[in-house]
Amino acid sequence: MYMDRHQPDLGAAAWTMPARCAACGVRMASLCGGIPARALEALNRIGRKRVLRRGEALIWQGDVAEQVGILHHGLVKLSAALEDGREQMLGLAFPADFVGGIGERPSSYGVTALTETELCIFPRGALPALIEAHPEIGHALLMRAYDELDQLRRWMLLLGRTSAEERVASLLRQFAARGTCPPGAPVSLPLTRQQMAELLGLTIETVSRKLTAMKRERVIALPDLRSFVILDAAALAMLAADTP
Amino acid sequence: MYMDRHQPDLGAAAWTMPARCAACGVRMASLCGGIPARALEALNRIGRKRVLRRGEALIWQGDVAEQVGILHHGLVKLSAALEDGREQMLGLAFPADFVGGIGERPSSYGVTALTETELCIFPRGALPALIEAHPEIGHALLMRAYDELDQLRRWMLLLGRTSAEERVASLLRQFAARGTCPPGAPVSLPLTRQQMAELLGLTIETVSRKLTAMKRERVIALPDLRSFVILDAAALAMLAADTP
DNA sequence: CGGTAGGTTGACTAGGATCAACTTTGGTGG
DNA sequence: CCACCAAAGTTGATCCTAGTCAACCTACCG
Repeated sequence: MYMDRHQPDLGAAAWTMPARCAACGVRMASLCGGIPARALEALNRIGRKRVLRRGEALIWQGDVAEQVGILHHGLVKLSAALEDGREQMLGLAFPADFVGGIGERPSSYGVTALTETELCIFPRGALPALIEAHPEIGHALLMRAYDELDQLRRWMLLLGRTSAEERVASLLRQFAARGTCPPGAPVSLPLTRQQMAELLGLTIETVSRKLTAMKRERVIALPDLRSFVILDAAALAMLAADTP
Repeated sequence: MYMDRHQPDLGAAAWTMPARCAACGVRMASLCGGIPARALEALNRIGRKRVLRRGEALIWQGDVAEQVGILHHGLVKLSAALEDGREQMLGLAFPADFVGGIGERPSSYGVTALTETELCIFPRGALPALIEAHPEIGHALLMRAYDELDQLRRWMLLLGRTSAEERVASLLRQFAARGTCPPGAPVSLPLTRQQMAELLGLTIETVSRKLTAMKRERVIALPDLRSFVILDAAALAMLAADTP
């Protein structure tokens, strides 16, 4: 998938894009897309590829993360748990997303692969110097951090003030909006019922019941466990109470 | 409170700290504390003081914010509402906190003063150039953004997975931790019951009932409506289920 | 004094959790 | 190919927490 990072750059000039970055499918959508070649090269120098198996963690809640990463393939969850085991998913990271923080504090959440996942990882400790040398990287991180704040705030409104039905409808709409698919086509649902429940602050039974109810009302169809079809987009939007 | 910004700087040398910044009570705790004098001066040049009356908004949900600010005195809330009026507070900003984003997107939340509030405001549009000229400002914003992400994630766990009692106990503990007060002393409670409910994703009645229950159990005392005393810190910690 | 905003308390309700049984799906090895 | 098994999902009955609705209290202000 990647070319060997030790392969000599064609031409070795200061501004040549690293070969594996040139081959990277998510480069333009990620952090790496908005930075000049110099900065990209610096990033490439300290980054390496890593594969996480399903269920494997990149960052543990309570530990000081030593790695940050940019997702290539797969899906990871950010989640926090209470000591008695109750767990709340805090968000998902999709390809091109950046995961991890900069500070030295123990992470208040864990990062775990939900599917086989491939990412570019970087040692967290190298970031401050990197940002100082290449302010564009800092700027790109800042923009992403504000985007993430925005998403989290929207999700808090959902968790604090909406009904189970609104939450489920809202989640389906978000998945539908993410994959740019023709209306009426099946949308892939990369989460199990349990994972949807964790994300929505509900139980698995409630998620299942609400999905069944929407199916019964002909708002959606459930061709199999890992996809759904929107039959009545207007009704779904109504159920979601305008939480996009 | 501030000196007139048009007053000539004593000496006008490039590195003199602006007079009103020297007099600023929250400078060291805020964004402005971690940046070199050059950057501080640049900030000072575009900033001005603003007072918000109780209930007055700095940023409206749905509008593109034209101002960002650093709090001096007072208390503001960040909150988002659904179209039917349900409202969820997303956080509070205390003196020294930075409010506002950088992007041009319409704000997904509003910023409103809960008390008479004084802040330094800056035109949002000036930030990108400012950050480019003074990367330290960008870095300081980045650190603050990650701190805020952390806070929000902790709050999401609260909203998604904890009981009303745990939420109320957790809030009281946070207020107690904020003001460095001797144990046993009354802690100021700057929110009305309604505002606590908005913040905790509960109703005013539930908040009132839980407070009364804790008072009945001699965990706290409620000398008046705007303060409380922790009588049994261990019991309160227990009730908060280790959500600090 | 009366009015109002904020707060408390009680009775009742409903939405979602819990507990339990059962079904479907998908993978593995004989 | 099928039998078997574990994991995931569904459905039903019941319970309980927090929401709703309503009455009432209290402090403060003109």
